[in-house]
Amino acid sequence: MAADENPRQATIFDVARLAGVSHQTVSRVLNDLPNVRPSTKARVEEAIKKLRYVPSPAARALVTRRSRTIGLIAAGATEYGPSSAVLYFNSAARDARWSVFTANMVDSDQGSIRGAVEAFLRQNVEGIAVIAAQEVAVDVVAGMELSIPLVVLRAVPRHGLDTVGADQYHGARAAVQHLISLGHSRIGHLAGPSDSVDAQERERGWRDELAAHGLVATTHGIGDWSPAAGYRFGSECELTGLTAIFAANDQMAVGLMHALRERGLAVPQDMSVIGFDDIPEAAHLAPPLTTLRQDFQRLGQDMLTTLLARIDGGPAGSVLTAVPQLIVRSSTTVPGREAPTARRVGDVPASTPRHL
Amino acid sequence: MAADENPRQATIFDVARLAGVSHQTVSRVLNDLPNVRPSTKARVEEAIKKLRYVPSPAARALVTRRSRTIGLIAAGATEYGPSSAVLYFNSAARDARWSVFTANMVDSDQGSIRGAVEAFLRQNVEGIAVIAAQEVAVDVVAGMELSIPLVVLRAVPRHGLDTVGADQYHGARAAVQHLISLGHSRIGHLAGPSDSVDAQERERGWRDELAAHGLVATTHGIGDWSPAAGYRFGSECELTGLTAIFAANDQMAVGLMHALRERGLAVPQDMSVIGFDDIPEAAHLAPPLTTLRQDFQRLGQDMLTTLLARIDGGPAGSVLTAVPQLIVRSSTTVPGREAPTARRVGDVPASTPRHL
DNA sequence: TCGCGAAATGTGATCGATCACATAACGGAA
DNA sequence: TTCCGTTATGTGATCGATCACATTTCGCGA
Repeated sequence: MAADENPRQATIFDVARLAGVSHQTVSRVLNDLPNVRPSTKARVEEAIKKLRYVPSPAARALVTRRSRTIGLIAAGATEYGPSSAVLYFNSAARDARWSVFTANMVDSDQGSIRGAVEAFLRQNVEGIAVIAAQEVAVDVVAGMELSIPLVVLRAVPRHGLDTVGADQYHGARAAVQHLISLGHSRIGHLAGPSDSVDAQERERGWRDELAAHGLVATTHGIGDWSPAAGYRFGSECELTGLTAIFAANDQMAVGLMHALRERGLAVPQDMSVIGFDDIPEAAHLAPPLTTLRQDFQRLGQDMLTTLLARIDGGPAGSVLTAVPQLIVRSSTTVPGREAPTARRVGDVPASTPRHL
Repeated sequence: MAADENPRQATIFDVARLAGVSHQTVSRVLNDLPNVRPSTKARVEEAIKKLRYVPSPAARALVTRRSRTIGLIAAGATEYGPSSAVLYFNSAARDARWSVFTANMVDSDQGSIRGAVEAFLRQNVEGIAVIAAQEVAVDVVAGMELSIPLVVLRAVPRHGLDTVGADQYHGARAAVQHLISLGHSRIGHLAGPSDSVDAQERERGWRDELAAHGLVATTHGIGDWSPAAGYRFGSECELTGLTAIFAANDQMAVGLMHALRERGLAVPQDMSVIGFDDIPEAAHLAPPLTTLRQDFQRLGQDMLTTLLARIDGGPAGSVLTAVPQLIVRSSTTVPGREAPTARRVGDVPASTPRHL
C-alpha cells in the first residue's frame, strides 16, 4: 500500500491544470452541474482520480455555509436502548455520506446541553438530533429556537418538533394485556423517571389497560432505569395482593427480581415480572425475562431519514414506528398460588409513587 | 430569551470596526498573542461580547489546516465497556473544547473502517482514537500510515502505536487467584474472541496464574462476548471435574449461568463463576456475580489526554491504568460438593477451544 | 530634542472552494 | 454565409479567518 506522503493535498487548481480546463469546470463536475461535455467530464474525473483529489470541506463550508455535518446529543448512552439508537443513527449517516459530531452527555444539566449545542452551531452543523431519555434535554434544545432542523427521539409528537419514536403506549398496554390474559388482576408498575416521556407513556399504557378491564392501578414506584432502582423498589414496596409487576425497562426488572428473591418470592410462581426493551441478557436471566422488544435500528435510521428530509426543506412531521413486540419467556405465568405474603423491608402507600 | 435572528453572523471585521481597530488586532486578541495593549484588548473583548461574535471554524481551518477536531472509531459500542469508554472520552473532549466526529461501526470490516477514517481525514481531524475490541480495526487504521496521531484502547502496548488500556492480564490473574484461594483447582475459561487483545490477555492471565500454582489449563471455550455465546458454552462444554469457570466478561457469564442452571447445576455450590467488567446488572443477577471492575471513565479520559498530548507534539507513549478491581459477590465460593456430574448436551475435547 | 529599538497596530496576500457573470464554441434556421 | 440562441467554458470576486510583512507609536537614554 503506497502511502504516498504528498507534500500537500491536491487542490481544485491542480486538477484543472492536469485536465486542461478551468477550476470552475472542475467544480461543475464535482457538483454534478449540467452543461459539461461528457468528454470533458471524463477528463476531469480521470485527473481527480490520478491526483487522489478530495475537495476541502473547510473551503467548501466557508463559501456555501453548508457543512454536510450533523450534531447528535446523546444522554444516557450507556443504557442499551439509547446506545443502540445512537449506533444505528450514526451508521446510517455515514452511509448517506454525512459526518456526525456526537456529544455524549454524562450529566444532562441545562448548561452542558446548551454548551454542546453551541459548539455544534459553531461548527455549522446543518441539523441536530437528540436521543435522550430526559425531557429536559429536549426542552433546552427546543428552547434555543434554532434556525436549523431538529429531530428528537420521543414516543409522542410535540408541537413544533420533528419526532421519531416507537409506540411506547401500546407496547405497555400489550405488556399489561399479556398479564391480564394470564389471569392477573393486581398488577404493579415500576416506572422510569417522570421527566422521561417514554416512562410516562409506559405508565399511561399500564393505567389505561388496567382501566379497560375494570382494574385499578395501585402499587407504583418510580426508578431511574437502573438495576439498583429496581432492587430498591423490590425491597421496599408493599406486595400484599400483588401477583405481577410491570417494570418499565429490563434493567430495573433485573434488580426487581433480585429483591423479590431476597424476600423469598419465586418468579414467576409467586410473582410475574415483565420488562421492556429486550436487552441481550434478557433471555438468559433467572428466569428468562418476558419483555417487549424495540426496534432500535429502525428508530435510529428513521431519525436520520427524517432529519435529512427536513434539511432538504421537507415538511415537518412525526414518525411513529411499530409497536414494540411482546416476547414471552419464563418470568410470567398464571397467578398460581395465593396472594403472596412476604416479609417487607419498607412500606409504601399504595397510591403514592415513591422516588427511588 | 432574546432569540436575535441576526441577518448574518458577525465577522472579525465587524468586531474590528466596533472596537476601532484592525481585524488583525482582533485576531491577536482571539489567539492570545502578545503585543496587544491591555486597554485595546479590553475594547476588543467588549465588542466581541456585544456582537456575540464567534470565529468561523471553517475559515480558520482553511488557513491553519487545523480543525480542533478529533475522529473516534467505535466498534462494538453497544457493549457496556466500550460504550462507557466512548462516553467519557467524548465528554472529556468537550471539556477541552475539542469536537469529536464519531463513527460507530455496526460491522467492523476492513472497508467500513477504512471509509470512516478517510471521511475523518477529509474533515481535517487532527487525531484519531480507536475504541474497538477487534484487533482488525486497529490493524486497518494503523496500516493506513496516517500522518496524524492515533491512540488506541488496548491492554498491551504495540510498536509504533500510542495505547491506553487497563491491565487485563493482572486482572485475569486476580480472578483466577481468587478462585484458587477458595480451593478450586480445576478452573475453566470462556474467552472472548481471539481477535481481541483484551481477550488474549485475560486468557493468558488465566493460564499463567494456573501455572504459577502448578495447575493445568484445560477446559476452554471461545465466545463473542454475548450472553448467547456464554449460554452455548455452558450447554456444550465438558464439566467433569470442573468446579469453577472464569468468563471473560459479565455478559457471557450471564448466559453461562443460565446454561448451568438448565443442566441442574447450582451456582456457586456446584460451580463457581466469575466475570469481568462489573456491568450494572452484575450485582443483581442470580446469584450476584463476582467480577472485576474496570475504570472506564479513567480509560476514556486517559485516551483523550494522550491524544491531545501527541497532537501538541509530545512523545509517543503507552499508558497502562490500574489493574481491574476484584469485586467479590455470591457467584463464587469454596468447592463444596464432589466434582459435579451433569447431563451434558455436547462434548468438547478438553484441550481444543471451541468456537461458539 | 533627537534617535532608536521594542512594542503596538495595520495592510494585503492567502487558504480552496463556490458564486455571479462574461465570453467562447456550437448548431440549426434564414 | 450570417445570425442567434443554446451550450460549454473561463474570469474574477467572495467567504472569514491567519500569515507575512510593513508601518506607526511608545519609551527612554544621549
